[in-house]
Amino acid sequence: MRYWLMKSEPSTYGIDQLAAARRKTDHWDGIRNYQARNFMREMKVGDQAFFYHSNCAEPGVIGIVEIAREHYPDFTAFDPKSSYYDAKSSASNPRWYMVDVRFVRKMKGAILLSEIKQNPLLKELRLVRRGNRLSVMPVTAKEWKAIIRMEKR
DNA sequence: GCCAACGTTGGC
DNA sequence: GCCAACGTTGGC
Repeated sequence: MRYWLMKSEPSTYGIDQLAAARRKTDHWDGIRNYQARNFMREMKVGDQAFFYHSNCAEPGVIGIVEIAREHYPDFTAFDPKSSYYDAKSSASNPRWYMVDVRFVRKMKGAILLSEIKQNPLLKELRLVRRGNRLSVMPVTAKEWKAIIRMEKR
């Protein structure tokens, strides 16, 4: 079982939308970065991931999700009307993939990026490494525990 | 809204 | 294969 961190802009898709989805499960579409895509292809059912709110007033880890379905073609790439459309991706030769995630729980309070940056145990977390804009990234078991321990009581 | 740090594209 | 131009991400 592996751990991950997945970013989403709450104005586009926040954790409450996932919690309200049918079976609390939804597909994670729109990944258009090869490194992020490759990480998604490594995900297995049952892996856990932090749901991270990015590009907002208080960026941070807002909850936990689990992988409910392993990677399959991102169909939004086939839809010319989608903002995620990519003419170079086709059903017969897909370039982009998505996974399904299931809502597990929200944190008692967001674990803010500003707090994560101050934790010496999280110095190596890709999220806080210089210039890292990956929207899907692996998290080690130690980092996972360190973030969980920062949860408010 | 600004802008640094990237990733991608395309001419050559 | 190089690299300038451009687009995007995302914190602030």
